[in-house]
Amino acid sequence: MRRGRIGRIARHARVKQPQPGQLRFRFHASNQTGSAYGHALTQVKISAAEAALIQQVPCGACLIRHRAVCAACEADDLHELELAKYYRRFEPGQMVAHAGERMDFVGSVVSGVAGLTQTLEDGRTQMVGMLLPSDFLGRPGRDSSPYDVTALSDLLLCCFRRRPFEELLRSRPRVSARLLEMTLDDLDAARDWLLLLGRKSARERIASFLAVLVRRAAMLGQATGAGPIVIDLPLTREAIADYLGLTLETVSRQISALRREGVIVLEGTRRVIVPDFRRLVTESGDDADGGLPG
Amino acid sequence: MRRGRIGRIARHARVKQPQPGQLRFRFHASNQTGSAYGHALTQVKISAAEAALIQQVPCGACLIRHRAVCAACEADDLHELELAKYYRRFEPGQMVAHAGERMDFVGSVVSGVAGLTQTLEDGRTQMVGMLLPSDFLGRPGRDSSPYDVTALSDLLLCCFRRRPFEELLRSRPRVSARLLEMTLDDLDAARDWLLLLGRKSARERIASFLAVLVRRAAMLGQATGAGPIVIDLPLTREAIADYLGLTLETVSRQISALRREGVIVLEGTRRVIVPDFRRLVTESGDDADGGLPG
DNA sequence: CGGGCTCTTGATGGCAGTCAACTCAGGTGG
DNA sequence: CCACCTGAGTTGACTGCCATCAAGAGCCCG
Repeated sequence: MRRGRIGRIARHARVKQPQPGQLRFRFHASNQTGSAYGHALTQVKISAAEAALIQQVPCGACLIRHRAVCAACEADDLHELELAKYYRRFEPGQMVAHAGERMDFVGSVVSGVAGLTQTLEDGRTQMVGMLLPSDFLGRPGRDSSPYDVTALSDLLLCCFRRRPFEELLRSRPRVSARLLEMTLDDLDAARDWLLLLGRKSARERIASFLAVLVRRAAMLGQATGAGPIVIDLPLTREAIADYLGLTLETVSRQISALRREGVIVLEGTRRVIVPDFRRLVTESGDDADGGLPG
Repeated sequence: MRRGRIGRIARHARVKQPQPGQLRFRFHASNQTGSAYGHALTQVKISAAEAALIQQVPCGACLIRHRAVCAACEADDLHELELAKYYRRFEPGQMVAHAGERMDFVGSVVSGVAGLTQTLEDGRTQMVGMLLPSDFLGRPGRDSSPYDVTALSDLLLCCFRRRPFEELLRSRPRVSARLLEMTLDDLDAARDWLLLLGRKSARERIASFLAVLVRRAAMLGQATGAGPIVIDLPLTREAIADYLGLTLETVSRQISALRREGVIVLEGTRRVIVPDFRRLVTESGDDADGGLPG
């Protein structure tokens, strides 16, 4: 047995099922949009009245409109989507779906981060997917998720019931093609991750991870272009460790090492400043520039 | 730096481009299936005239007809496919495509094994995909492969030029849907592999790998059902190591260990007999039965 | 101030990587 | 026929990276 600890399962599990009523503050602190479904799920003492007020953004004004599956929809189709879609909101640590259990919806991440996780019997866990805004969640043609799906931060999903969505795929070839394209991209990303998990050192993994976050932030238009880049880690050290196939101690040590050597600057524990993106990429072990000129 | 050696690159590279005509004996030695494909495959030193003669099996009689992308084609469509398809054959170690270079065809593996490989600058390599019969190769909508594609054994591909195939996808929604389904399966498989590379011990990796081969052999109808299962490893120890994120020495040691303990029986160096599939699965660390009651 | 968490840092040990020698089989050429 | 070569695979000795165990720091919040 190797990597991934057993001793902390209890603690981990505790995180994943937060006490009701305990997290209210965090809602307010970091939540921008609301949703009726979020209410139904999270049940943290929001009144029905409050819940009803949660607005859905019109598709035309949606931040991920041009990156998600729905990017393939014509303006005409948007109206149809508008009627079918519904929002769901999750708190950090909350389960969106359990491995093997029924999951009869699909959706896109509007904001926040979700993680797909696999766990071995003895408790070793590996994150096998990190869904950022515009990423697609769920599998048409299958009624259960093979993975645990967890909200890693405050999470807002734009959902569709699975059956109608499958129908949409059949009737709109362009949506189907878009989903295929996105799935192929996911596959490429997963294969890059295989290289990371199979061959990279702890230090390289951390650097690669940060580089991925920087690139995604750039794609979503949160980038500064040139000069130092600032990103906020949406994950705890433990979640990062699960993603990178390391332990949280090793993650912490390597982040500290990168900080000591000036590759990154930390502001608090979650905010990372990258003075020189190229330097970071060098540390990641990849062959140089993967976009974002820095 | 960690795992994956640099010292043997030269040797590795040599293997990947074998001398023409050199491999004849091994072809004969390791080929059991007497199918038309097996035959066509084992040819070495074919003249141009011979090459032209390579017979194409009619789609209706194709062994992978019901598992590959083309499974979604109606009987009517087969005729059209028949006209567009062409076979390509590769020897073990031969490159099918180089990372980053132009690749203007897609195809299905008819027989043999192909590997997708990623390599870091310093020579560490990781196999990120193993294509067995009926698996799809290539990416519609992109004109180069991001990975090296190598024949790991004698390999027969059923190919289509990329443009016409993309047209086929547009005109036949069922084929498109089939490709989406296959891609989603690939993604799931890649995610299982992430768990393996991120969290499993060397021993568990070997056992998992063997279990995968057993299941695939069963799917392709080469399985015995109950009783001891016999599989022939289509990969060298080095290729297995590249796939499992280990070194070839570790692969060798763990295979020996499993043999010593009776989990497997070796016949020569490439043939593996599995007396008790359930035992193997236990060693793989996965939560029990993933099909094939054994 | 005390109780949880998250995160950091230190000490130690184990698994797999590294280096190296050897076996074995097939193929080649004298 | 035998010496020799080459490439695949096995095994042993040693090393090093990262997991493990442990303690403490920093922070939020009640």
